[in-house]
Amino acid sequence: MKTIDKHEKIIKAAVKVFAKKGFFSARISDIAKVAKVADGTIYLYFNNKFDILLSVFDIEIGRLINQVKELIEKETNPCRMLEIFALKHLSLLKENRSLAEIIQMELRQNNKLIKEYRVTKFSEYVDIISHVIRQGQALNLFRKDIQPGIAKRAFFGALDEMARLWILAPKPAYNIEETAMQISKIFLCGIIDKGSAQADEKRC
Amino acid sequence: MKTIDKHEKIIKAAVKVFAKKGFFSARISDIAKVAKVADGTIYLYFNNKFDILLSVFDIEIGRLINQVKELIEKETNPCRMLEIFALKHLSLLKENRSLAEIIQMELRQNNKLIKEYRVTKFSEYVDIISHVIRQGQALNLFRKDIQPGIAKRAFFGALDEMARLWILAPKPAYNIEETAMQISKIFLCGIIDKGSAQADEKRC
Amino acid sequence: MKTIDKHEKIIKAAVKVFAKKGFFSARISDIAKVAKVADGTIYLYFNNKFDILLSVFDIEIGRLINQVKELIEKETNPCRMLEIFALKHLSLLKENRSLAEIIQMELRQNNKLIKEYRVTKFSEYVDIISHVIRQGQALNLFRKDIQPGIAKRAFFGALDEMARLWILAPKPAYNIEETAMQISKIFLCGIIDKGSAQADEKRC
Amino acid sequence: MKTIDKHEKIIKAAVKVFAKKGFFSARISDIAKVAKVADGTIYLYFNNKFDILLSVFDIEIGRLINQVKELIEKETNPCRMLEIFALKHLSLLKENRSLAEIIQMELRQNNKLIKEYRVTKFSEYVDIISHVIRQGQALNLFRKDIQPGIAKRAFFGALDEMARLWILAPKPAYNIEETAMQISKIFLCGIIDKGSAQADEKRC
DNA sequence: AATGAATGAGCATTCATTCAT
DNA sequence: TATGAATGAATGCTCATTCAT
Repeated sequence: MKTIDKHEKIIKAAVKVFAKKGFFSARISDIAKVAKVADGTIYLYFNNKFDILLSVFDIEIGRLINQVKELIEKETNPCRMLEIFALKHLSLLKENRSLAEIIQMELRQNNKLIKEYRVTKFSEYVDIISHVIRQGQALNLFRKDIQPGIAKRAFFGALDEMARLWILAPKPAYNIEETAMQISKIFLCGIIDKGSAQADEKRC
Repeated sequence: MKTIDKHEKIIKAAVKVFAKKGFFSARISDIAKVAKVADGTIYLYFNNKFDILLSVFDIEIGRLINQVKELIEKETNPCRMLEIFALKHLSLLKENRSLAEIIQMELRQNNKLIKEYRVTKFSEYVDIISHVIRQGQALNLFRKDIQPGIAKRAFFGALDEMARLWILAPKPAYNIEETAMQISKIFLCGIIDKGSAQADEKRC
Repeated sequence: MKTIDKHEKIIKAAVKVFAKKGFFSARISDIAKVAKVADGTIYLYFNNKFDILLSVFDIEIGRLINQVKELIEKETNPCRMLEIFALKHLSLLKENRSLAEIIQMELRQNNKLIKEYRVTKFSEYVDIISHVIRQGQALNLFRKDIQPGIAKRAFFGALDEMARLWILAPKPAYNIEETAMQISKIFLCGIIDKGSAQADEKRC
Repeated sequence: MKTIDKHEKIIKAAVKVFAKKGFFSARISDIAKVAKVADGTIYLYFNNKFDILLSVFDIEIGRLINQVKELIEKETNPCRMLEIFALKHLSLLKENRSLAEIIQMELRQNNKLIKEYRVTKFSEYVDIISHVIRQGQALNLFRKDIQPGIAKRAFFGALDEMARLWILAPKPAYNIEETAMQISKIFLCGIIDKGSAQADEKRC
């Protein structure tokens, strides 16, 4: 119990501190202080500072993946699945602002390990989207000329950019449901007004 | 001339070094070496390390903004404008991989100054998109229920995520034109197959 | 019995670890691991790390002293006594390479306690030599102009330097008996060739 | 001039600090303080702490070697050469007590680099002795059954042990000239009283 | 303006020692 | 007695910044 306790406490503290200061500016003693643990204790559970960051991903992003996956698996309609992904991704990050900040910041560090790690672990999450898109195409719901590999990134990138906005501006101008719906709509239906004569005329 | 020369040389060197190592891991002496300048000389042109980073944005992103703006202003059709934005954004970052890496990495640093700066400077670039969207809506080309503030982020985020892919995987699976077109298409038309009976049936 | 057992086990382990890594580089946990004992247990038997080192000397060097003394006491001829000392010193250290390394390394630490300790304990061993020399002088076997205090150090130093050689070069170029005899001979007879006309001529 | 100055100052300071505290207990900041230099400055001249120690050997022992060699080369009689070696070795270490302490202490560290270094550099010094012995043997001055490799160690070890005594007991009981002569005599003539009937009788 | 040697604050990590169990 | 998790003081080294030249 104790071991799990300390490990967890340190992870939680690291999430907070990394979010607040960023990986490079965070000091081990900051994490230790927040975790109410001695500096040296951290090294009983982690090999080094970077190892803490990787563990944060393992644990916290793993948790994110599981929650989103679980919800999506209950659904059969690919359109709904994407809507749920958008809504859940945004709301979970909203609830866990620290994690959102870490994903924003640290996932982009130009670090070999992060790069490799990201390929391995984080892509599992984003690949949920491309699986859904392929299902939609198989059901003749989605256009076949859309490449799932590009579309998944477009969808995830759109959501990610919104998350970034929230980090920059703590008081969001848009609520989660609306944002998730707008992005899903843009993605699913596009922004062209098909009922409009002008659009047709201009061959948009 | 010489002063301008040095300032420019240092900026160029900083772009390379920041891109290769990231801001925190980059050393002033690295930049000085690449710029073929003494360490101390850098402090004749910049206040501190972070000031170099801000200047990189000022100069290099300013250049990016100008190039994209110029092309878009020649166009009147909002649909084409977005296509051009996508194509140009991706191809310019492709040509200037170092800048692309810096945007990816450093723009997400959880740093007060960067945050403030980003609001001020970088948003000017992204706002090109929302202006275009508003133009499209005014022309009855784009649906009025799309919020330009969300849509601009969705569009930029989609492009940005593709740029990120290229940084992580130097050998891209997708070419620029195709990627730009796919993203524009998704954004403009959505991914639902409107001609399909299934899509209609499932009220997707 | 058990307590003695543990104490002994720790000492034995410490000899190995100190020999392998040196006092400063040896970790308490290394010793604990080799002794198959918990780290904390060591502190039930020793006050601190340095105390272990002193105990190693007490026990292991004490053992060395006893063995050499015992053999020498059986002998009456001072010349033979020195030969035996040389042979036994070298062969015992050869058998116990770890102890040899510790004597080499740790006995020279510039540490007040070691210094004091050395005077107290180790000199008892070296004094065997001066006692023998005085016996030889009393029996008119050895020259009276030789100062026992210097001679004992010369003899011990010579042996010690050979031991050092073995530690540095695990595969010795010289065997023990030969080495012991050579050193005894040099010490007892010198290296000048008294039968040679040249030596006489040069008043060497 | 400045560079040489600082390098020299740091070496000198390191000799003092290493002598006083020993390598492991010496702190870089101690050396910096004694050298009247900032901590970081040390790293402009040395790669790391151990590199300082090696440099101390290079410079200071190199100096010792040169001085002893120079004197010996003026001499042709191998007996005198050994006497001079003994006298000079002891008196130079006497003058430079810090260096003497470092040789005593650090030369015996069980450290791979030191071991290798010692073979390379320090043996050059000790080999002076074996060269002299071979010369003596070639001139029929010294007995041919003495192995120079063992004899050199015996001679050096004897001197070294005396140096050690001085380090342990700052107030020496024996003066340098007397000590050097005694060791040379023991080495050259042995301690057996050849004029004595007893010695002959006991086949010593 | 330009240099680059010098500075010294700052921090990750180690490990002897303690103490609750 | 015995354990080993927890502690936290201690330190080698880095590197942004300064400043005498």
